[in-house]
Amino acid sequence: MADRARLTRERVVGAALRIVDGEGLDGLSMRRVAEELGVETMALYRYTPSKDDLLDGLVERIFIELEENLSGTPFGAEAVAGAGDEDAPPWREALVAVARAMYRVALAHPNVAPLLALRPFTVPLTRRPPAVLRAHERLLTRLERAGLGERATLDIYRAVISWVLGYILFELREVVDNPDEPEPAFRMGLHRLPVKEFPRLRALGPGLAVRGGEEQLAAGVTALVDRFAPPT
Amino acid sequence: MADRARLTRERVVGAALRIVDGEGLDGLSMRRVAEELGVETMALYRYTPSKDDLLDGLVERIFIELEENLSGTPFGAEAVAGAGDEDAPPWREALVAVARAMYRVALAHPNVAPLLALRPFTVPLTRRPPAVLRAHERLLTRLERAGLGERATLDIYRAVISWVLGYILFELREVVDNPDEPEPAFRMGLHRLPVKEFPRLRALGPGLAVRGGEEQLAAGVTALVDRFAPPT
DNA sequence: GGAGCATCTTTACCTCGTAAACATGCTGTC
DNA sequence: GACAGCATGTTTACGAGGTAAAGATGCTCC
Repeated sequence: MADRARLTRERVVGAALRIVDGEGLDGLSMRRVAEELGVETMALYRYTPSKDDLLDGLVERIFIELEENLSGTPFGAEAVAGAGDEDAPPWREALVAVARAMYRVALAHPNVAPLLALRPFTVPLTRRPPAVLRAHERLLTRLERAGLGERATLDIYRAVISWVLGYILFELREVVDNPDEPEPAFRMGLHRLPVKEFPRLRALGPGLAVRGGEEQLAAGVTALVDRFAPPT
Repeated sequence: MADRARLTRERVVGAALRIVDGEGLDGLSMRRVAEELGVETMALYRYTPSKDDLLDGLVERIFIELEENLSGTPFGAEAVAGAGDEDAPPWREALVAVARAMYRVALAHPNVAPLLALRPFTVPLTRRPPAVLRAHERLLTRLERAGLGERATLDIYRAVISWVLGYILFELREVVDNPDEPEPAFRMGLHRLPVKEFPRLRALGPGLAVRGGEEQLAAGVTALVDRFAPPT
């Protein structure tokens, strides 16, 4: 990991991301990041004012990956940036596409996902990383372009973000109790649940461990949008 | 805070909850809890094996409050526990009622809410606190009682939990940048956003800080349920 | 060639979680 | 009533982690 190349914020965040991806959030410490870069701990502080800031750097990375995933598609930022083209894709499709992309990016970095939920508790909206703000701005722009009123815009904005976030968190929740066990039910530790008290949990068993996947996510987005969009 | 009464797990968790409610999650340390109870730090370890366990204790408290909120109403556990009564309330109403109750309880302890999202990443499903498992069991029971197939049961289970969780997190995200500022826009720090880059965020401004409230939460639940329930 | 700055290192402090050994007083037994 | 044994809380101590402050080192530009 020692690299004679100069330190940069990118490299620091990159090292942090590698560590979190590989060892989980608990494995992330300033000392560990420094080691990964072959540098003394305090050197990092020239590129990030604090560990909290570094965490935001991780979140930003996720959103940058999101942008990369969408750019080039008809749902990328350009489609928004370009003046009010009439040939912009239908906004519902765009919302679904963004939700799907977010899902993929988050599942690609499952250990970072908790931060998507956590950081907003600490960091006020207007202080969130630029890439995050850009995502919000794009979403709002699309809704406004669609001719939705302010009320509907805010409702759908809230609904879509809530749904995507909650869905991702739910998909990533831990269900494996004993990783060495091949039998799904034992693997989940279902035998630990008293049958008397938890018959359904046991009956549904491994079905609880199955992911919903992108399709269900998409279905939810459209259901919510249809509910909160005005009944044109 | 020194209290000559004997220590118990309830008292330890209770003290932790007071601290988190009052000072935030960051204010919670084993030493601080001990101080709150007028006791030495290590005394706590006779009642909780670790701080992580204590965090789960906080989550459990939330779910116990949830149960208290619902008990007595037609949506409480009894309605589920009683054998297949035909007079059980319509299951959709029950889901909405549970969602609303969860919302109220979570907003009553905003500082604990992050744990609702976080703990499941660490604690495997079958090791979650009993009150949490009971909530899952009740939900699954209701869906099964409604005659939904396994597939629909799992889909709705996932959808409702995801939505409620995501919605709560979204409602509780920080939007205040400068608490001392009375003017809403400045209070949010909107002036910090470049107009060129973030016109919508600025235009919608304080509308972004407005809560969706219980009604929107309920609307989302029904929208999702209708979408994922079979088209009877 | 030397002043001055950017970059990284050294030291050190404080907070935390928690292991291990210890003190203390109550319980129940004979 | 004395004492063994245990439950309850305390003392001490270690190691990990975030980060402040001052120091070393070498490159840039006059």
